[in-house]
Amino acid sequence: MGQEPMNMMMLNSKLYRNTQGYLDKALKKYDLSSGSFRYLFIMEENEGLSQSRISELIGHDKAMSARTITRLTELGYVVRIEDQLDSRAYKLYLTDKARLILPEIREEIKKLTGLITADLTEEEKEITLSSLVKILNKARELNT
Amino acid sequence: MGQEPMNMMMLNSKLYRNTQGYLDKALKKYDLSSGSFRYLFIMEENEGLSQSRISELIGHDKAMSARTITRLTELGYVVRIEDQLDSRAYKLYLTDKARLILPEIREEIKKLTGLITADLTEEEKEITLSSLVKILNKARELNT
DNA sequence: AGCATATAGTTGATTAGTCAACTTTGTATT
DNA sequence: AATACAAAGTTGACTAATCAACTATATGCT
Repeated sequence: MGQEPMNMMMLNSKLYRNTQGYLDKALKKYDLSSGSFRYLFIMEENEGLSQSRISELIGHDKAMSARTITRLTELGYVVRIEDQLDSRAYKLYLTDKARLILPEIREEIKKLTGLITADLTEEEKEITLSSLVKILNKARELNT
Repeated sequence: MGQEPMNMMMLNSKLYRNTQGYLDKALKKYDLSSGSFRYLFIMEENEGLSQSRISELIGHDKAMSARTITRLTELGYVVRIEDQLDSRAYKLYLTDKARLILPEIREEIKKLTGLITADLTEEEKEITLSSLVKILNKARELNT
């Protein structure tokens, strides 16, 4: 097997696509995807978020969030309630159907994270995680 | 600014999209993108590769490679020569136009890599890089 | 009050990428 | 030599994501 010289960004893009594909398969039985499940996690911890706020938190643009949330409501995982104080906005809430499956999904994520980091020591995991946070902060600066 | 708890995969996906967007802008003046420039790098070091071989090396499926390479030939960066020994296959070669811009592109990549890793020590960079390689190898196993 | 500007959300166009079906050609087996 | 199977490349359908344009409502300023 040949190799191209690896730098941080090539690694990142390969890793992204590999894990995304796996997650999509694992979440298919809930009709969720690697992109959509995180909305549920965030709504679980924050009742009544608006779409624009959740877009910020997830790091998607508002168009993506609108489409994802529409899909999640169609699937019965999320309800949109009109905001009494701002008639442009929705407040987002999880349904019981969503709360029921969230623990299973969390397990799937934990399982995948465990699988791909199996060859790392605890120290390597910590350093990698904190380095990625630093890198991400720099990367975000680029796009502003 | 609120934060969701970060795990490896969420970081990775955010990082992927942030760096991709930046690179796309940086490479736009060559009509290249974050996905296509790597084909040029690989062809530079490997004369006469087939599309299926380059797909393996890059980690894209052959459909993606076919489309990308078609575009690169339209742009005049790559030529497809029919393989004398296997009439199904092409052999791929860089043009002079491509060789001319490759050093500049390499600089762009180096610049971006430098920017996003600016807050890391040398040790952190090394550990992060080698950990990501380990993670990627595990992730690849998942999809086979 | 009236106007300008900002914000919430939606929609359409475009891009990167994957998967599956297909055509053509090569390889292996009998 | 015939048949079967594998491999190279293309095409079409689909998903995730972004950007830009738009509508409707809020907010701030004079």
